[in-house]
Amino acid sequence: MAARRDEPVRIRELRRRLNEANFAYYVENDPVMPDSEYDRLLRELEDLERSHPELADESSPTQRVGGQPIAGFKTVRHTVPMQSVDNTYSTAELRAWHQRVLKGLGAPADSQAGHGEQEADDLFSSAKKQKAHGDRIAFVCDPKIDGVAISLRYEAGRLVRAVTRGDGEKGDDVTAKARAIRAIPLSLKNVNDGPPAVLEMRGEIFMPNREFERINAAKEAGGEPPFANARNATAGTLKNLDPKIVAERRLNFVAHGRGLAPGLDHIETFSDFLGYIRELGVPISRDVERFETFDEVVAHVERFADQRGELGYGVDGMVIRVDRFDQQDRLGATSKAPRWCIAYKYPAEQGRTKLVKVDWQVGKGGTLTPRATMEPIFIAGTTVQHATLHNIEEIRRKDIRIGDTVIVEKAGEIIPQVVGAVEQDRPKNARKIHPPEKCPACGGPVEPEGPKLYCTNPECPAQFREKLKWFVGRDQMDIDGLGEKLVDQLIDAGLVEHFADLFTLPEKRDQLLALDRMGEKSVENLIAGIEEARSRGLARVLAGLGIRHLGTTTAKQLARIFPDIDALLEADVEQLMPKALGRKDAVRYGFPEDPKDRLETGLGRETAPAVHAFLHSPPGREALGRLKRIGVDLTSPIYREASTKPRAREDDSPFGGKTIVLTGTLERYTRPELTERLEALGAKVSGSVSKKTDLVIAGENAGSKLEKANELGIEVWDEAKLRAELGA
DNA sequence: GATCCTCGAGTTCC
DNA sequence: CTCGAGGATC
Repeated sequence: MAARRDEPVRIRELRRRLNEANFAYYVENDPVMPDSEYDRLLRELEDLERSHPELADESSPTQRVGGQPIAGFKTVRHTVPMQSVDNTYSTAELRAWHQRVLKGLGAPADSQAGHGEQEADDLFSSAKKQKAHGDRIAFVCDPKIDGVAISLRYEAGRLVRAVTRGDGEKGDDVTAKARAIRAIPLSLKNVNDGPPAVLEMRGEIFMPNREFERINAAKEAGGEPPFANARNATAGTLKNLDPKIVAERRLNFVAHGRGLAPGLDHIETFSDFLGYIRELGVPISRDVERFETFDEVVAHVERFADQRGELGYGVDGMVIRVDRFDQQDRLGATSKAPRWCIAYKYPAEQGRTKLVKVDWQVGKGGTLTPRATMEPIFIAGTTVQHATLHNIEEIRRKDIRIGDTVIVEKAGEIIPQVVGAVEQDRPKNARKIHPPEKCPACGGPVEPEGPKLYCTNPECPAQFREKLKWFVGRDQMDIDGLGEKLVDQLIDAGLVEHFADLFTLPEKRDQLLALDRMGEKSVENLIAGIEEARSRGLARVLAGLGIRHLGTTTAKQLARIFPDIDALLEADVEQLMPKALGRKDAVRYGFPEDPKDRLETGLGRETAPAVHAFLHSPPGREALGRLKRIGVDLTSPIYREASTKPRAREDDSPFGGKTIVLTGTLERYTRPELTERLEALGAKVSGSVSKKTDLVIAGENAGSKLEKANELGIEVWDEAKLRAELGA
């Protein structure tokens, strides 16, 4: 049949027309066919492809909803971390950022106090200054769409992977869902020499307002709870395991950033990059604009505030970037966000409601924080009932009283904040808020410290409850299957009185099964999670204990200096803070004179005493002792690795496996140098002398440690003996 | 002593 | 996510 021979041609034509329709709709914002027509063509293509399996192509428009729903999510590491962007909330802050950019690029500051006639014409003067410097700085403005950030990877022009931002390092693999979104091209268009071998881009998946309303209407009609806002609806849709549902809900996408993009060195600016990917058929925002001067940027940002309501999708700010990539590279990034990029956030939505009561919450460190309960109010997509009032000074400054009508807004569109009270509306019976005289949880003594209040009872049960929740948390021991609710249950059931008790739970299956909502499966998970947490290592345990000033990062630093908890316990305060020591003290403790040469890490003068005090306090000693006895790993893996390699030499080195303490001033070595060297020979260098010490190396002016070594009958070498043994 | 950066702490909702 | 304060740097 003649028609049959033409079918392959028709398939190619249909694919082309459908792709063009998507391009016209999403990239050019100029639809060429109605949805009904699109669906009709798509069905025709499906039929034809069924009878021609030999022409299958994973980039065909029919392959957007591929195969069966996948189970769960795979976590994937980003090839280039997805950093977040710093926020500003006023044009003054925006200009301050501009100044930092100018400074960072070595351009002259754009001072307000201009010179005579230049002052009259800002545009002229800044342009002239930049020109004079030969280093113009142009900016690109892009509306900040309120959606879900995503990273797309194309290989040889084909979409191979889509990953959510996640924590910036790792995200969820949502490739199947991204394929179901028509705005995301499955294959890039051919331009010039064809698409690059690898191209990664970042963008935003979002839901237009009309679609959001349509879905919510349908949900409500079906008796289901509606989504709170368009962003939640987007995130919820992407979490849905069935790509068909994703396809039904018309999500949209625009690209707004570059990921891994090798071989594109000829593209020197962000605006050119956007132009390039648009040619490849990738949608970008139609509101992207480039400006040569910062005054134009500010004017644009202000002007756009009025337009954002009419866009048909949620925009909560404007992202401003330095256009040239070489300038971006020169500016670099802080650990959190790039310095060449800033977001201006439009003012938060506000609302008024009545303050019903104020409770004082006990934090994990004993802080007492006033927490407001208000009559529920709907702001920026969610119903708000609670907000923190921070501390008593804040309450006085804003003069907030119970019964007041208060103004509430969401900081960064997320966390509710009480801005202030409406004084005219104050009822006669409004009551002042008083700080508690006793801890509301344990009745213990309350002490102020600065504007904050603390419950000083070390055994306050509420404090322990919070500490335990912290201990099991993700950045600490990361115990899978143990959330806040379960912590409450465990404490209420009397199953856990100390951190260490968690590790006895695997032996208490029956009692776990007796808990509310705990079945076989949950208990299995919990036990597996606990067993896994045993070997998290020193840093996470330290961070988990909830010691004041000691968080994740500082705990890691400590674990880098000390191989295990015993070494840490043996150190005195000064040894914890090599960098903060004065010259004299540094020399006394055997550190190099110049702080720069001292250990990279270490605590400061506030943190070191706090940590030291905790470690040697009765509760601290007890907690650590119990953890150790129950078999929790209190060593640092970095050290284990570092000291296993050179182990080969252990046997022929007099230092192998020995625990060595250095004291006094050595002539030929700095302490870190010697520590490193001895460790390389398989020794463990520890901070102070105990009966576990094998050898003490004493320099000039050795003090108490030498005395103690003599007391305990430990071998002591002087520097000459050390040099002889080291063969140097 | 001042300034900039980083880290810790507290916090809401679903 | 933001704030405040600790810590580093000049």
